[in-house]
Amino acid sequence: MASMDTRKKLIAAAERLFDRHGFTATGMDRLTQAAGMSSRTLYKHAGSKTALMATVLAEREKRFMRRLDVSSVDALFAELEEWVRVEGARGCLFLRAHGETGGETPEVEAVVVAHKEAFRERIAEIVAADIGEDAPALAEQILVLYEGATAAAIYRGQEAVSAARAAAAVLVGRARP
Amino acid sequence: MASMDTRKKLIAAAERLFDRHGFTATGMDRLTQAAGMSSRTLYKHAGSKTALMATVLAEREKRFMRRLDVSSVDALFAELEEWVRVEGARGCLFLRAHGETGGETPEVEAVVVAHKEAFRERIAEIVAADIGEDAPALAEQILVLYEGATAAAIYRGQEAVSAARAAAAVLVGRARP
DNA sequence: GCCATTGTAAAACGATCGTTTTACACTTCA
DNA sequence: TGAAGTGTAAAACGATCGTTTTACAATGGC
Repeated sequence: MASMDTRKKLIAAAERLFDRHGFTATGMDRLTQAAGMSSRTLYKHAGSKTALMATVLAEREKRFMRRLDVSSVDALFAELEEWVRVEGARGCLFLRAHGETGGETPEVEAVVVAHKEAFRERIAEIVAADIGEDAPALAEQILVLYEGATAAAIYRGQEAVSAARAAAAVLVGRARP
Repeated sequence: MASMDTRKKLIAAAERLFDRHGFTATGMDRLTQAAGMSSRTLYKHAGSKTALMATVLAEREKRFMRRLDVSSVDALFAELEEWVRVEGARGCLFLRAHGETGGETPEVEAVVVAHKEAFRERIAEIVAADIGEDAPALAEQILVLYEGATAAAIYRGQEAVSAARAAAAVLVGRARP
């Protein structure tokens, strides 16, 4: 089925442009060109620009969450190092979408909120698996370190991730019975 | 001089709209209305939208840096708590500007880079003042915690700042001779 | 062999973008 | 008194926005 290739090409091109140049700054003509398809085909698959944004974020959520299938905090940050190495560091695309839309676009906002909630729960699970018990306060600290590494890596690169990883090791070590 | 009031009103209105709705999504007509002036006056003072963005960021940098006039890491996060309480949490406006423009607008990029470098140096000074010696690795961790608190507060609120503050206390305590 | 389906190329839609212009009113100080 | 400066209101600029339409070609399953 060629429509699956078309859809994949479209989402990949859209994610790349949204991530590298911003959502609002990326025009649909630029998108059709990058995706190698006519605007008619693009709109048949995407529906609208807003829907495309939501779809891109939903697909990214899957790809991101797949990376979070770990059972220790150190492995969590090792995965983030890998992510930054492979994809570069341009900040959390979900928070960027939230910021660009002012949180006023329901289709986008729903995906962002769902992602952040799933992300938070996954962090709590990883922390619990690592130290052998629930530790909500520690989980919140690890979440902050993760967000901080993601944001700071924009201008500090891998050094930010390494620092977060080292700090997390100290905090987890202290909490382990 | 009335032009100073006009300028202040313009920058205040622009900062508010850019922060709440995003830079690109904020149109100039919306700005003229919010600032209570004609587009002719606005352009006489601002020059262009890009220049206005750079000016807004430069003014925010001053206001932000004034808040960082502290000599302990705990006071640093206490100030951030106050900032979030007063101004709310919509993420770092500098990183958001960088993201929306893809880092491709030199006027904006210059202010962002200058701010982040000044911010990093100030953190290093505060950490050094706190523990009595230079500690670049610890400073990087505190910077990551600060960025993380700023980002996570968007969806976690003050809890993110409290967590960052607690984590920072542990890391600084460990480093203190 | 035919008719959905799925695609392309390109013009055109009205709306809105950032910006400039036109025309006019109010100060303020020489 | 009058010129310079600073402001407003509103129309208009060309460009670009997201989206739809028109006209037509290639494909593949019944």
